[in-house]
Amino acid sequence: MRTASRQFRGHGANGIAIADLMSQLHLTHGGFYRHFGSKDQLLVEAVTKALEEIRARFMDEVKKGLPGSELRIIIERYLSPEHCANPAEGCPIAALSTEIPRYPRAVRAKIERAVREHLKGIARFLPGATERERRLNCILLFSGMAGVLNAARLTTDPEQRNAILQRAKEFYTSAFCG
Amino acid sequence: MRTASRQFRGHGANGIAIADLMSQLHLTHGGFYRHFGSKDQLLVEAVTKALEEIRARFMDEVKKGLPGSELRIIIERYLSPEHCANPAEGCPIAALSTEIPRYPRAVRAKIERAVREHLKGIARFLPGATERERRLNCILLFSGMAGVLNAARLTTDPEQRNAILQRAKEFYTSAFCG
DNA sequence: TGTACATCAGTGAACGCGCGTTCACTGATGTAC
DNA sequence: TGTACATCAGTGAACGCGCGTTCACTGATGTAC
Repeated sequence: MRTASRQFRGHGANGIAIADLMSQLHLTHGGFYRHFGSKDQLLVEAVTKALEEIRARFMDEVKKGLPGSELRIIIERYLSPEHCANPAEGCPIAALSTEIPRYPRAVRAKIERAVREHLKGIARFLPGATERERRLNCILLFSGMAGVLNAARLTTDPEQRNAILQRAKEFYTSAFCG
Repeated sequence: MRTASRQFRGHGANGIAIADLMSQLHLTHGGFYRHFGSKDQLLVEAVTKALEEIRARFMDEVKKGLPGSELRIIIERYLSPEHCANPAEGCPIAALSTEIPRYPRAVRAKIERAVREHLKGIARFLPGATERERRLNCILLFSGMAGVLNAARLTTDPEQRNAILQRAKEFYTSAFCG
C-alpha cells in the first residue's frame, strides 16, 4: 500500500503497472485483485493514505516548534528542496493534480473528499475570521505552493530551482503569517 | 496542429491516441509520420504553439485596456471561470505541469525553453527592480495561479469553485499590482 | 492429539484491447522536355 | 500542348508491446470434531 502510494506519486497515476508494483513487493500480479477491486480504487486509497501520512508528519513537526509558528513551519517544509526533489514521498496533490480531473466521476469524488478532510485539519492554522475564510485561504496557500513546487520541479537548473523555492517561501510566509 | 494542442490540454499528454487525433482531422493515422517524428515531438510543438497563442491573446487584451493595468487584466483573464472551464483552450502548463517532468530529458528541455521564452515576454509587466527579480516574480505569480486553477478544476461544487477563483483573483492582484 | 475440511492469499498463464510505429502502396500534383 | 516521370501527402493493414483483468489452481493456515 505504501509502496503503491509512492509509485503513483513518483511515476504518475498511469506511470506504474500493477505487475511492476506487485513485483516490487516480491509478489506476482495475479494476487492484486484479492486486495483491490481495480487500479482506480488503489489510486484513491493511495492518495488518501498519502494525505494522512503527510498531515501526520506536519503535525509532528509543528509540535516540535514554538506555538504561533505552526504555519511558518509548514510552509518552510512544503517548499523545502527535499520536498521538491522527492515527489514520490511528498504531496500527492502536487504530484497528480493535473491527472485527477480526468478520472471518472466516482474516483474524483472520493479523492476530493480526502482532500477536503486534509484541508480541514490544517485550516485552523490559517488566518481568517470565519471557518469558511480559513478554508479558502488554506486552498489558496496550498494550491499556490503546489503550483510553484511543480514549476521548480520542471526547472532543470538547480540554482534557478532553489531561487524559485526561496522566493516562494518569503512570499507565502509574508502573505499568510502576517 | 492546433487540434493536437487542444487535445493534449484537454485529455492529458497521454490521453489522446494518434489514431483518434488524426481521425478528428478526417485523416488516417498512418500519415502522421510524414509530419512528425514521434508523438513526443508533437507534444513539444503543441505546447510551444499553445504558449505562443496564449501570449498573443494576452497581448491583444492588454492593448485594449488602460496602460498601467496590464497585469491586472492578465490575472483577471487567467483566473476567469472561462479559463477554468476550458482547459483545452487554456494554459498548457496548468493542464500538463505534473506530467511534463516525467518525460525524457530532451522533451523536457525543449518545453522548458518554450516556457522561458513565454515568461520572458510577460515579465516586463511584473514588479521588480531587476530583470531577474521580475522573472522570479513572474514564475511565482503564474505557477501560483496555475496551482489554484487546478484546485478549482478538481472542485466539483461550482459555487465553491467560483469562490476559490474570486479569492485568488483578489489575492494575486493585491500582491502583484501594488 | 489427530484428521478432514474450509478459507483465502498468492501463482502464473492467458485473454483482449489500446496504441505507437512501420511499411508497401495509391493517387494527385508539379516539373522537365 | 502533351507525355513521362518524380515527389510526397495520405491510406490502411500489420506488427509488437504493455498492461488491466480473469481464472483455474496451489498450498499454507485455522477450525470443527
